[in-house]
Amino acid sequence: MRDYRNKLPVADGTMKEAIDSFQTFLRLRSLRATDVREAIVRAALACRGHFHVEELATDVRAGGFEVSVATVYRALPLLIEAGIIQPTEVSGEKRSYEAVFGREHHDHLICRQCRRVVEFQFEAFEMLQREVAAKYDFELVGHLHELIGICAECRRSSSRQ
Amino acid sequence: MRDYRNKLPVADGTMKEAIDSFQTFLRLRSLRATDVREAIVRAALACRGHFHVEELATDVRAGGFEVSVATVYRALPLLIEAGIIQPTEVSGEKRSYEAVFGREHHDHLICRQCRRVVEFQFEAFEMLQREVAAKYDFELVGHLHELIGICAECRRSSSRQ
DNA sequence: CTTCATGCAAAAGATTTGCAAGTTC
DNA sequence: GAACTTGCAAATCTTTTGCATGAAG
Repeated sequence: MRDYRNKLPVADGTMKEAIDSFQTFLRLRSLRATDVREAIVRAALACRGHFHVEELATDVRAGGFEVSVATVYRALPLLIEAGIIQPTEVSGEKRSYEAVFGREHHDHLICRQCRRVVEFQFEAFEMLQREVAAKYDFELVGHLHELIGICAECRRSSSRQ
Repeated sequence: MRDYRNKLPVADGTMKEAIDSFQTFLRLRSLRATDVREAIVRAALACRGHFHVEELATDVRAGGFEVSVATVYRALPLLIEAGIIQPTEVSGEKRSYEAVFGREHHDHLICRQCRRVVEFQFEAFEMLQREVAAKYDFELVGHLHELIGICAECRRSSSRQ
């Protein structure tokens, strides 16, 4: 019984590009391009929004590949380094990840009550971040930016009580 | 053998205010103001920078209070809700916290290699964040903002190889 | 045919929980 | 005295690791 609500149809072109890019990454490191690793990349890219390790393993299996969690755990750092996924911490929650390959950069606005996640883009943030990094003489490689709030709906339902 | 490098002398006034504020919080919830909880608050406030649960427990003991980790774990959500501390995730690291009571708000710039943390303040970020929240009709209650980079020193040492 | 990948089960860590005994209000 | 806290140990959950076997280059 798989839940397709959080699955995303990925354009063939993008998928191929991602797999290619991942295989190149593996070759450069003298690592093996295996079916299981490819299946993990596919499953990760097909995820809409954030996913946990266990969910990723389940998705890979739903795609017809046997895989142990250990293998998924071992693959994660590779996918991250290859730029396929990114860790996305949400304070006080289980560790989660999201696909980034071929997607536009965005940050998150999270409702503390219902956990709904809104993605937003705001170039001004990026510019300011580069400024801050430059000021302290850091080479910027990434960032984690999450706004925590209470969405309109949750505000309404809690004031109703 | 306690390491004082990461300890911070806290002004008596601030400490008293924090304890008072915490006790008020407890009373409002019909929870008990115990010595152990007060000791945990004191230890947390005395921490400079980020700390892990185990370190907090050690500090409480160093202050002369016996405490089990279980109790510290049980106290953490209270300290967070009372606004004494805040969770501060660093991607791929152990969960950590930092004291916020009576301190100026800041965000973090973290070196991916040496893990050094630089705190920065930039009012422009706060303004933009309020704008984003307003745009999506969220009531903003907090945020997590970390820039990940490589500091000048680490860049120098890695280019040397 | 060498090196790397995988599954499994065990290990290691982190966090939570049930319960009996002790405290706070 | 009732309700809440605590320590302890056990239970859970997450992530890592050793080792024997199987696959990739």
